[in-house]
Amino acid sequence: MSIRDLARHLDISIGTVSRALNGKADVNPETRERVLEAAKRLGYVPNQSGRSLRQGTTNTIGFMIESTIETADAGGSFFMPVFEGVQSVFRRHHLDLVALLCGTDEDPASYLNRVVGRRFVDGLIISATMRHDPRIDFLLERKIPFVALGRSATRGDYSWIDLDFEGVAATAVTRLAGFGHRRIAIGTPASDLNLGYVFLDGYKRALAANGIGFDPSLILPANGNEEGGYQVACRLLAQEPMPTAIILVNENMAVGLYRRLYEAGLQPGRDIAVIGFRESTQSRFLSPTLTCFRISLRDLGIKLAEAMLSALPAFEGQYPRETVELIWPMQLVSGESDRPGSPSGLA
Amino acid sequence: MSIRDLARHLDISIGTVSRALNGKADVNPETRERVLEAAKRLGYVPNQSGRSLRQGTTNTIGFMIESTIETADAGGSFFMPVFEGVQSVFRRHHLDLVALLCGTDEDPASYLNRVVGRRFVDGLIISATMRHDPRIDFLLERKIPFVALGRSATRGDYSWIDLDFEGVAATAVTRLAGFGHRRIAIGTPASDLNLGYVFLDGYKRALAANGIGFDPSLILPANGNEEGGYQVACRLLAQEPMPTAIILVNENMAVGLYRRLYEAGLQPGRDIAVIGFRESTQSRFLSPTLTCFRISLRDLGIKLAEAMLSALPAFEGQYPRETVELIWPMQLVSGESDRPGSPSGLA
DNA sequence: GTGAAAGCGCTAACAA
DNA sequence: TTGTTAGCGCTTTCAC
Repeated sequence: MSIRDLARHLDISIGTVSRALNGKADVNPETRERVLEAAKRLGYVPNQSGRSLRQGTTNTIGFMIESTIETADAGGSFFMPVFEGVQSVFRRHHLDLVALLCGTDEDPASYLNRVVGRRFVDGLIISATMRHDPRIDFLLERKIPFVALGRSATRGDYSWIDLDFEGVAATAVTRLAGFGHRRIAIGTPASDLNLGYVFLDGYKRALAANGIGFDPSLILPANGNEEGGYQVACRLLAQEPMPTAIILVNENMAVGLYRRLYEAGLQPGRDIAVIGFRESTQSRFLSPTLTCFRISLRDLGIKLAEAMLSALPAFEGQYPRETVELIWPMQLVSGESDRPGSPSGLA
Repeated sequence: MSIRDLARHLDISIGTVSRALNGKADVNPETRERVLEAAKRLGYVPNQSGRSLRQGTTNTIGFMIESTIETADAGGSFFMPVFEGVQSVFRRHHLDLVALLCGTDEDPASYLNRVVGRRFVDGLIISATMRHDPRIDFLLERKIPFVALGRSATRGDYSWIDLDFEGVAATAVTRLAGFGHRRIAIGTPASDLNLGYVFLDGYKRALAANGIGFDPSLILPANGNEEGGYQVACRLLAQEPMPTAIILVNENMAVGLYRRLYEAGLQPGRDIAVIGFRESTQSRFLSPTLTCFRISLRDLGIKLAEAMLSALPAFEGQYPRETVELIWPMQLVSGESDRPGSPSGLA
């Protein structure tokens, strides 16, 4: 069922059918009615390849996520709500969102090259930005509209939105210092992810602001998943003297950390102060409740979508060209894990 | 940079360039070499719309996931490893996988209609099958190659792969009955998801096989997330007498259930027997350890991909046409949560 | 307000 | 072995 079939069926030219379907002004209202009715009845949907070839746009935005060891199990729970937010904006503009899954065994840069070269999407959202990220250079050079979820040391005129890692670090360190802690460890990503550097910087500055010296041995790199959190706890327990507090920069670590602490007979809040990263469905059900940071991932997705639209030439009218550089605030959710109190449930 | 530009640059015809790039036999090795070299050097990648329009295929497979309340946070951790497996197979055949995200506010059927009508993908993998699933009828009618992740009461000649819910039910019930339990509750999905029906059937049969009467009040429907698990626990606690065992059919429920039990001063394994569903990174770190079922999601993805290839006419040579109807086994992982023993950590 | 026709980038059939 | 050309489905200009 092509536009030609539809035109033949209605006994009018395919040009008129096209104009009717695309809401052009110069078409008889009666004719338009007939066309729309027939299209609906016959289930006609325009072939995207045909449209794309002609118009040079696909009306599709790609959201590239890599399924690395970091994101394989865990990342999904982060991205899904973000997608949902992105999509709620795109739908209003008849844009479709597809998740582009770069597999573990494929080079992100060459994957990107293929996707872009094929003209598969009109724009891209990239995530898991690296400190030095060749994807950014590539996209800038090819003049592909894109937005980065995450900052990078790679400079240029592009929009990015990132979580407020330094704010989290500052708030957490200051809070713990206020409770009297001096040996505050951090669990950071083991990879070259830019967020690790940003978080570390914030941590160092916050230490200084609170008059606490920096001790490199308190930095505990690990994978950003439950297993990594477990390992962080192991390394904590091995230190002499043991740090009295730990801040995590990944939401999945807390579960593993808790587990290891329990195995050692230690309780968060009583024996060691724990501040987790993002509040998640998991963390909400930990005992004792986890002190962590709240963020609306859906709203983040909405902002990402708007930044994307501002980068798309086709939407210049509705979303004026603008470079967004936004640090997304996170809000402290006070729990029982970082100070003595009345932990629930567990004896 | 189109094929025309490339041809002009090399001063040969675009037909020859096309053949060289597509590995056709009838092209001078020397010419091919020149073409490939130039294409690489100039960063030429064929425009997918042009190819698709001409060939009628897109070399892209869509994996449709709905971001419902069930999957919003939780589903990601299930799907990511599956994607990874699917992709590992597709890559060998130069197929790309895209995740098609049907938003909460969009009707899955009309979303599907749009995707299919536009000829966006050559084939589809659908998930979260409903007991009566209009998507299946639609795809069968339009003769779109597809594979369903999940069974459905909707019949027809199509491939599906599903988890072994009845096997899980049988194993869990039999195991609990062996430990002496008679009042065994189940936490099932609140929606019309087909897996709920399959699981319930298996549960009933297993009860009968173990000489236990069926009591409808032991069926506790809830959302398949942590919150749902919490609610299941609340309803358990409210029953008089309280069931002595609970089987969950969703991996995310266990965390919330544990939480509520702790709040009530009850411990899995000691005060109530708990069998979770899928072993996950979360569940692995619960205390006491959760008795649950292991599955390789990556292998599941590989099988899905192979079933998809068997449904694609273009791959008839390598993957003969075949209808796969496969129930994927899950393997019991014995933990401390379903019987008295030596629970770790918690007093 | 409508029809005719060009052409987006590509592949495949055919001609040379 | 290579060049030429038709045409995939669509939108858009240009006549009418």
